[in-house]
Amino acid sequence: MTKDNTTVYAILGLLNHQDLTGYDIKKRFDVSLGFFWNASFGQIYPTLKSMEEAGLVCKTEEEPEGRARIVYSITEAGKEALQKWLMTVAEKEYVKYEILLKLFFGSIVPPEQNIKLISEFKNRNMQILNILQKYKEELSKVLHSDSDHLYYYLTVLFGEKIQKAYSDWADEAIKLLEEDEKEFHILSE
Amino acid sequence: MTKDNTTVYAILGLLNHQDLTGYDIKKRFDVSLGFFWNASFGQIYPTLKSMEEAGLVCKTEEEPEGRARIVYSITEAGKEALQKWLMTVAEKEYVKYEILLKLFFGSIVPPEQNIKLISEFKNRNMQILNILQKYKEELSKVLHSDSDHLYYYLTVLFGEKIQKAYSDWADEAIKLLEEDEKEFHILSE
DNA sequence: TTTTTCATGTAATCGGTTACATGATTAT
DNA sequence: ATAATCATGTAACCGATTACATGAAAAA
Repeated sequence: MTKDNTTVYAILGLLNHQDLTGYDIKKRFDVSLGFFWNASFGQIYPTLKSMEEAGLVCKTEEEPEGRARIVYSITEAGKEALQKWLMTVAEKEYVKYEILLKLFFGSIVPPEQNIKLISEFKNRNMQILNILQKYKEELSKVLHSDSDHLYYYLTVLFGEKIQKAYSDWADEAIKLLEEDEKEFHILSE
Repeated sequence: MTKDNTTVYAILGLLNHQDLTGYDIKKRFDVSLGFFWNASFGQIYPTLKSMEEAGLVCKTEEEPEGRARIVYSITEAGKEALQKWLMTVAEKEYVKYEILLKLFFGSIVPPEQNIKLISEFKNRNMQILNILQKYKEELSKVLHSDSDHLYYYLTVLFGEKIQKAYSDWADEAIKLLEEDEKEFHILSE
């Protein structure tokens, strides 16, 4: 079991709150951690298996009259591992922006293409900003009802700031490209 | 040869400008594309090999009296592939923020630890902001001397906006955590 | 003379996605 | 009746990193 697989700690963090099935965990990744972390079923199930082997979690197979499911719980060793991880500095953020790669080489395609690229980027991200702002509003109402809420709020605040920066940039970038296009037209008249 | 490996297009974009060795390409990734894309030697050399097999690039082995090196050039097929890729919409940006993962679970460690986490994040990113702002200044001086410069400028502008958003967030987050800490002290008196 | 930079490559491994297989339960 | 959701898992593959091996040339 690799000690430095961050997804292990993400799962531990979720299980520290409550017992969950692999399917539940996937859902949490999608809806709560989605904008800064994610994981697929093909990663979650094998990881849970190796975490169990390492003694970080234990499983309870529920087989009632209804649907069979495997519920995972965090162990004492798991709690210790999580705590220890939380006390270390965070790894450098990992980002890959295909849009910037395309823009970096943008001079060889028509400026309208690059404007289109940025517009699509903006539209997509404005939708995310909308969702984040709704989350933020809801959270600010219950900020003191639970010690976790402030921390959830901080992550949502981060998302909001970033999405706003995306939007600002997109507007400015499009403006600069449009100005450049105009100059080109004047020169070629 | 996989068609959708984005790193292939990153390399094509660089070679479209000028012939380069694998070593040169690595350097470009590190210094010019570093804050939005990257690649390791272990990825670049095998990729170049498969790109050559696919006819996207061709190599010239230079073996003068000096140091032996393999220089790669883009082919017509490579130029077409690059152009085609540039005309399609960009993939969603891929991000992984370990710091947000840690903060999301932050309620189980002392608030000072989370403040430390955010401070380290801010310091690290302020240095990057500094470098980006120097790039930006240099670029703005030569914005119209080359059709590429505006596009380079746009990517640097993006970096600047994001780094500023990081910094803003860090300040606000630390403030909120410090306020929360104070409230806790009042309650526990 | 010693260190850094230039230069190419491979092997092992990791972290992760996609597609597939299977099937029960619940909502429409 | 049908679609969506719940639920678990595997196999193939991909994109990428790390560590290793090797060695010449240039700069300190």
